[in-house]
Amino acid sequence: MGRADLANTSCPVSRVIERVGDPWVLMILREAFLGTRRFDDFQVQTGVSPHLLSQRLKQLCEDEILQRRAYNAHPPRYEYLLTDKGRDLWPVIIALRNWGQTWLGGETITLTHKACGARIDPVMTCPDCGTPLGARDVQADLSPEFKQERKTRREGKG
Amino acid sequence: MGRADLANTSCPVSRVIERVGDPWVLMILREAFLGTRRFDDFQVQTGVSPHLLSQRLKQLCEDEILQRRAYNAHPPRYEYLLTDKGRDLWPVIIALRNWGQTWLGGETITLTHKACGARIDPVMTCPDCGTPLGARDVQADLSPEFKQERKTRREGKG
DNA sequence: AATGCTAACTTCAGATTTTGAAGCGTGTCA
DNA sequence: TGACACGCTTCAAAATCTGAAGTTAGCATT
Repeated sequence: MGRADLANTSCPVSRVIERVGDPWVLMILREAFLGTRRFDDFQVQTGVSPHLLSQRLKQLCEDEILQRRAYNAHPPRYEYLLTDKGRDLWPVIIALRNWGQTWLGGETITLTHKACGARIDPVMTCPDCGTPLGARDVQADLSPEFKQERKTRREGKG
Repeated sequence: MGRADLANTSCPVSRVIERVGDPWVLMILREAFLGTRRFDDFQVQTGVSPHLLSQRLKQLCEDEILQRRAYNAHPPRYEYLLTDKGRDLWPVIIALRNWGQTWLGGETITLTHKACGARIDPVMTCPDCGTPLGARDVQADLSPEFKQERKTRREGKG
């Protein structure tokens, strides 16, 4: 199948994975949320090679997750900023952080809710009733197309 | 630096990325949350090559995200189940789903909160005051070690 | 006017990883 | 005896990644 084909499935999760499901992309996003904007800073803080960084930043700009902007005309200098679309990936990074701190321990990133001042670990909740949510509290139903696609794959294998 | 070194940083996010920040691992997790348990089903539904699937499943078992269990002794047959640790990655997959449905459109996975019956899109909220949270509502503070590590990297580049 | 410096990349060869197809081992069922 | 299912393993070719070095554009210093 190949990784690129993930974009063409009926699954909303795989279509996202094709775009951001890459270790370096996730590292770049982490950095962006920590406030990093410049090529060399991304490079130093993530440890990615400049070649790959260049590719990934291009991709992310094409996907409108980051935006490349000149912050200086002479000499030409650019920075990479999160777009609204990119900023909306925050829950993904936070979910990773939460899991890391729960299950891997070690150093921490402390989060403070600016509005109420509390130190928090953000939680997935039901927007309707406000209850915290886990895998077992929610039922997932696939769209007919996605269901059909899965059935076809199952049958096509033999 | 290389991807394996992500495990040895002071950043809780990169340590997680080293373990689950891979497209195929994320696809395997998606499948696991959809109820898939068997090797061949993972293979067919994710499109990963059997070689890689085998590697990734091994990794995931070592990391105790999945558990390999015999469901039949003769002939020997195995299945892969989410552990508690693995099930706790649910918010990551849901965060990806949410973003996909908001920004990429297309087919959907409908989620229903079993307890209250509502169709929902789970939301990251403040456990203290119950407010929905976005990137700008929260301040992140790094542990002293992590800060120091970043400073060292910055200085070491020249 | 030559040298050095910074930032943002690009290039390239060697190493590593991934893909895709094929095959294997164990055991059941007809 | 033969066909089939499942859970993998093997291997070579293709693709990707790493790390070091180089490039470009312009400012600043000697």
